Amino acid sequence: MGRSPCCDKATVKRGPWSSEEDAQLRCYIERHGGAAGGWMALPRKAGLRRCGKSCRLRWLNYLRPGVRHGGFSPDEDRVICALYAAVGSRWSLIAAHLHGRTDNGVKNYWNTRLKKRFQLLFAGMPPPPAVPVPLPWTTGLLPCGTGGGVDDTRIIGAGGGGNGTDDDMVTGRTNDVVVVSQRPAETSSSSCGPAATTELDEMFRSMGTTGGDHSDMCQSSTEIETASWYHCQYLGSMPYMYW
DNA sequence: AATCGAAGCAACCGCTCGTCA
DNA sequence: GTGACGAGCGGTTGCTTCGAT
Repeated sequence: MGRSPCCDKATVKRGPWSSEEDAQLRCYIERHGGAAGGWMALPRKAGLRRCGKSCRLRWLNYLRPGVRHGGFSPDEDRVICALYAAVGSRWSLIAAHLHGRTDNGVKNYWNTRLKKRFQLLFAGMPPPPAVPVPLPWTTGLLPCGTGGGVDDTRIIGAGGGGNGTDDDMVTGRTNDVVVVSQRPAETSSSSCGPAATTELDEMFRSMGTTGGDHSDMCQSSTEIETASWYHCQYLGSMPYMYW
């Protein structure tokens, strides 16, 4: 007993969207403030011969205001790679931290460009785990003070140009992970502490959130030791080896 | 100028999850 | 508690574009 199809493939149109269809969809959504009544009912109400799923995808990935295409910045590259190392192929989660990017766009960008660079970079290392390693600080962030020649932290994306543009939205905050990269020892002078906290404060401020008390985000060395060093290798070394 | 392969991207497919009756 | 249904997500496919030969 198979699953019933979401729509009748014989009657719905498939393939590339025409400008007329785009206009119809945009008009309907703008007029009703979204997919009123659900995506499944939208095509009929909007007079489109499309599957509801197709309409949703078209809107989210292409028509939705603010969606950006192409031209990924180095900061965005960093965030994508770091978050991929942290959470795996959870594209919607990754895209949520790149202003104006869609999960589909990030996924395509990864598959066509970044993956190759990622693989090249870690050619001599064992492959990343198929399932993300459960980290003890998943409610916080990657701890600072990890060994192996790195002894400082840096929030990925919080630095960079620092000109306050949209590209600076590429912070490391996620629903369950805040990503911090490791800085090589020779380039830093302090360990986890005020500097990192200041960056966090700045990050949360720029995002319009208080961030609350994140003093607990710097884990103890004991907790760090229990974490996967392997994971830290991926998260920690990449931004510096690569960019 | 024609052909071919690689790259990039939009769209589709099928599964899982969440909600609700 | 359970089944139906819609929404969301990630993997995959296929079309288009572009560069090399």
